[in-house]
Amino acid sequence: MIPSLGLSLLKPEFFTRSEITKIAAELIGKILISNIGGEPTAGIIVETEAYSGTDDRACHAHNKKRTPRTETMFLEGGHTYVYLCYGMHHLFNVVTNVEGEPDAVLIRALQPIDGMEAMAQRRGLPENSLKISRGPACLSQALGINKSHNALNLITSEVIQIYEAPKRIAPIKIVSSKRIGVDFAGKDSEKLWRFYENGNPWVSSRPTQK
DNA sequence: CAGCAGATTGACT
DNA sequence: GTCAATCTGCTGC
Repeated sequence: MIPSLGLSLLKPEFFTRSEITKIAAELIGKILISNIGGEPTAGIIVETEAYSGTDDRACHAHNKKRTPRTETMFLEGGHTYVYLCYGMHHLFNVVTNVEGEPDAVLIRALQPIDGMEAMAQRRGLPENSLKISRGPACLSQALGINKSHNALNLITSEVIQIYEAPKRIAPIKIVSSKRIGVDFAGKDSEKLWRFYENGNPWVSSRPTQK
């Protein structure tokens, strides 16, 4: 609970549902908070991607494949899944579905709302830069997330939490597209499993995206 | 603005 | 040994 804002933590039942794309879409607008290294930071989730352990070759745990890395995705929904990509980027995901069903939602972009100074410092950018938390690797670095934050429980953790979305005067528009960087997945790369807030300047965009 | 190469490490074959 | 759910900076138009 954030008393000053009247916001509550998301409940376990939000994460343990099986509708992966529904969860990914509903996460847009929610508040992601980290409290790492004594530097609290927070942002609004504006972009996500869904990955399913069943019927999705783009997922690390496709076909329910268990490896040391993917083991985290088999946890009950509501845990974090952080892994290293391209040898230098930490990508932050939220595990969904019940234990034994390896689904996850990749958080791709945030709109910063608090702790901008700490985020700017971690990124080496000015506080007003749009690049602070636009893109999955950028957002993790801005919040201070690394592999040590893998497999945390979002419900009980003091370090990383996700809160209900605040009320909006003008409802946000959520649109979907193909996922980014998963061309290797063949026909599964065609899935419209990327969701973002339409028109939000913090949403990442790749020149080659379709 | 499009296109491309480099960075850099751990997971997997 | 190969390649990855990426980002940045440089090139050239």
